[in-house]
Amino acid sequence: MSEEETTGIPGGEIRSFVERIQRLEEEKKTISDDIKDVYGEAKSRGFDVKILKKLISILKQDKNERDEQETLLDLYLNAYQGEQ
Amino acid sequence: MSEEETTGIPGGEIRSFVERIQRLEEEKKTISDDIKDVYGEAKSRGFDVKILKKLISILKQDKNERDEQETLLDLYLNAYQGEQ
Amino acid sequence: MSEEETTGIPGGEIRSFVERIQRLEEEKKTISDDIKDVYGEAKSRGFDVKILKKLISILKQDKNERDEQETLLDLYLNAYQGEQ
Amino acid sequence: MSEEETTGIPGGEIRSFVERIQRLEEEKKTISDDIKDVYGEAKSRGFDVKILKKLISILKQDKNERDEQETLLDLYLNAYQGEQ
DNA sequence: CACTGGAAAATGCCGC
DNA sequence: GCGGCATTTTCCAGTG
Repeated sequence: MSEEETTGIPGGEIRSFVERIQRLEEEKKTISDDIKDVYGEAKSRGFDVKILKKLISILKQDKNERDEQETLLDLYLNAYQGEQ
Repeated sequence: MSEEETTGIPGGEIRSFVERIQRLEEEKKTISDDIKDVYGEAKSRGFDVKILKKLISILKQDKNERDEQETLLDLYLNAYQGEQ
Repeated sequence: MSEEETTGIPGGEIRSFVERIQRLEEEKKTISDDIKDVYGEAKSRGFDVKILKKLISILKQDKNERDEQETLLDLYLNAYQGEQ
Repeated sequence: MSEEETTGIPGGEIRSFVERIQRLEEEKKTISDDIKDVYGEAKSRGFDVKILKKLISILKQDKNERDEQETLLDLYLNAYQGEQ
C-alpha cells in the first residue's frame, strides 16, 4: 500500500506545497538580501541610508495613494450606476 | 510578612500595571464601538459605508504623507547641518 | 441656495460624519499611545513586556469565558422561567 | 554643465539607487503574491492554511537550528585544527 | 456560515 | 542589547 492509503493523509501533496513555498521564500530572501546590499552600496557611496529609505517609502506611498483614489473613484462610479 | 516579602514577586506592582492597561483597553473598546455606531448612523442616513471608510482612509493617508514629508525634510535639514 | 440644493450632494452631512469619525479615531490613537507608554514604563521597571502582554490577554480570555458563561446562564434562567 | 555640476547634488546616482531598489521591491512583491497564491491553492485543495503556515515555520526553525549546529561544528573544527 | 479585506497586535530584524 | 521599523499573524466586521 502507498503511504496515503496507509495513513489517509495525502503527504505527497502537502510535501509538494511545502516545497513550493520554501522555494519561493528562499527567492524572497535572496531579494531581501539584494536590497540590503544596494543600501550598503549606497551607504559606501556616501548616502544617508535612513533618508534614502524614507524617500523610497514616500514614493511608494504616493503610488499607493493614487491607486486608492482610483479605487474610490471606482466606488463612486459603481454607486452612481447602481442608482440608475 | 507582606506578600512580596513572602514570594519575592512584586505582585502589587504587576497588578497595578495590569489594571492600568485593562482600564485603557476598555476605554479604547468604548471608542471603537462609538466609531461603529457612527458608521451605522451614517448608513441609516443613506450613505454607503464602504465609500465613507475609503474616503476617511484616503484623508488619513494624505495626512500621513504630509507628516512623512516633514520627517524627510527634517532629515535633510539635519543631514545638511551635520555637514557644516 | 444652499450647497446641498445647488449640488444635490449632502456635503455638510458627510463632512459631519467624517469629522466625528476622525475625532474618535484620534482619541483612539491617543489611548493606544497611552497603552504603549504604560508598557514602556513597566519595561523600565524591569518587567518583561512580552510576558505582561500574554498575562493580560489570558486574563481577557478568562473574562470573555466568564461573560459567555453568564450569557449561557441567562439563557438557561430565561428558559427555565419561561417554562414556569 | 551637467545637472550634478549645476546643483551640486548627485541626482543621477540617487535616482539610480532608488530605481534599483524599487525594481527589487517589485520583484519581492511578485514573489509574496506568488506565495499567497500557493496558499490559496492549498486551501482550495482542502488544507488548513493556518496549520500549513505553522508547519513551514517549524521546519524553518529546525533548519535554522541545524544551520546553527553546523556553524558551531565549524567553529569547533576550526578551533581544533588551529591547535594542531 | 464561509470568504474577503482591512485594522490591530505580535513577532522578528536591522542598524546603532 | 535596545529601540525603531518592517513583516507577519491574528482578529473582526461586512458580504454573498
